Amino acid sequence: MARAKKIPSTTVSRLSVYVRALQKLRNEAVVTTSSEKLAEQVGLTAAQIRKDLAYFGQFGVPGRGYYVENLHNELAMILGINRRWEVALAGVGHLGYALLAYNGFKKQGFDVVVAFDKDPAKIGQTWEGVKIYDIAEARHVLPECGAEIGIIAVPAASAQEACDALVAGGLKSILSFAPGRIIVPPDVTVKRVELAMELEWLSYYATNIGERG
Amino acid sequence: MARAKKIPSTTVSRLSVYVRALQKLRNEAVVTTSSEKLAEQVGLTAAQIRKDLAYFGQFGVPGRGYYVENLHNELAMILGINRRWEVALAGVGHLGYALLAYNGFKKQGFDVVVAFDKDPAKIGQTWEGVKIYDIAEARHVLPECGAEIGIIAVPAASAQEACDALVAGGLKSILSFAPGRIIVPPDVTVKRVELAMELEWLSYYATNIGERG
DNA sequence: GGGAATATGTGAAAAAGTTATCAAATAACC
DNA sequence: GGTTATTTGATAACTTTTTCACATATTCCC
Repeated sequence: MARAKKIPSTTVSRLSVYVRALQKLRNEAVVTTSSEKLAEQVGLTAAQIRKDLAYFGQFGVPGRGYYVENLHNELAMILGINRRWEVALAGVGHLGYALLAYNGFKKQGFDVVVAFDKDPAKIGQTWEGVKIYDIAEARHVLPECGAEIGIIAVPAASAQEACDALVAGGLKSILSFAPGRIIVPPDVTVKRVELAMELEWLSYYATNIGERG
Repeated sequence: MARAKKIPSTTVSRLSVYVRALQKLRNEAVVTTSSEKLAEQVGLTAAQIRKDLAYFGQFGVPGRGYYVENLHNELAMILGINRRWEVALAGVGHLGYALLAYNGFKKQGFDVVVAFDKDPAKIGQTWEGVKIYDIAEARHVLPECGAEIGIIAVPAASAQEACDALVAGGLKSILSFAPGRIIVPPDVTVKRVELAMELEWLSYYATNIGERG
């Protein structure tokens, strides 16, 4: 992989959007598409799409466009989703359970294979086919189960502790639903999703009508 | 509100971060802080924070910094979160139920007051104190219950239908957890959170180690 | 009250990201 | 096989966002 330039994080996010759009086209047995049509489909500009793809190589055919299946495969490979990922879940409260049972993850190749919690009443149980361990055991359990991605769905107050446990177990990629900053070693990537924050964003635009471009 | 310039969406998102940080400081009875200290706390640069605040006015005291409580109140007012918001939820599956039971929303002043679903087995029931109506009834139910923000937690295939129903009920601000684009009238704001997409982002960085700035 | 220290707010510079433009490449058609 | 119509990929122009740097304002202390 001889890519030199660093890729904007916004481009990576849009890659997911393209993959989703291409999946849809493939299901509809569409063979080719174009940056113009894709742009229309996902609500971006054609130039944006071509620019994004250009970071990674040349996938199109001038005069013709892109072969749906080919481009889908290429992008899936770039994103690293042409495989199955095993996921560890920390926190089996309401949100954690919802994530455990969420079909959208499995459909995209992300499989929760192990869960952790602090609650003795939950430890040892099996939910949705996933066994729940004591979070304190993560450092021992994780290396044996192959999970590479962690999801933190514990209350903010326990988030750092949960994260430390996952990192101690060897995870380097973590998706956190807990509000607030989490400190991790430099080789660990944390992506945060703060649900209340998304609502606050809406609140802002609802309060200040018309401020949006 | 005599703001002329339009505010970057990234700035609005960071406002939420600042509010959260200030809440924490307030709980710790800290009276003043500075852009430098806040920056350290949230993991941004001091200049960034000052620039963000500058869009909205002058809140600091040169030589002293910011009064925690004052700045918190100002930002909460700007974000429109110095009040209670009533929220309508579409889709009471696993994810929907988790959101219904999620404390983080209520703590920040977002209260789910009504829910909708298509499943006859759920319609008419009351979960977590919230009554579930037929989504088809949204246009009649919503105007009576005062909800201003909608959350879509239905499968992708029903997302457009659910959104249409919420919009028909008068909602202008919608948070969608469904993958894919949703078409709405221009005066309706949709914020999307795609959980699988966040994992794909992690997958990318896990696959292409060291590509991150 | 005056002087030193501190931290803001802002304008200018730099960096990053997006959009527009166009030459080059390919396909479709006659 | 040559001509026309498409559509890419790349470069350039533009816009937005972030960082830098410093004059200005305020506090604190003597």
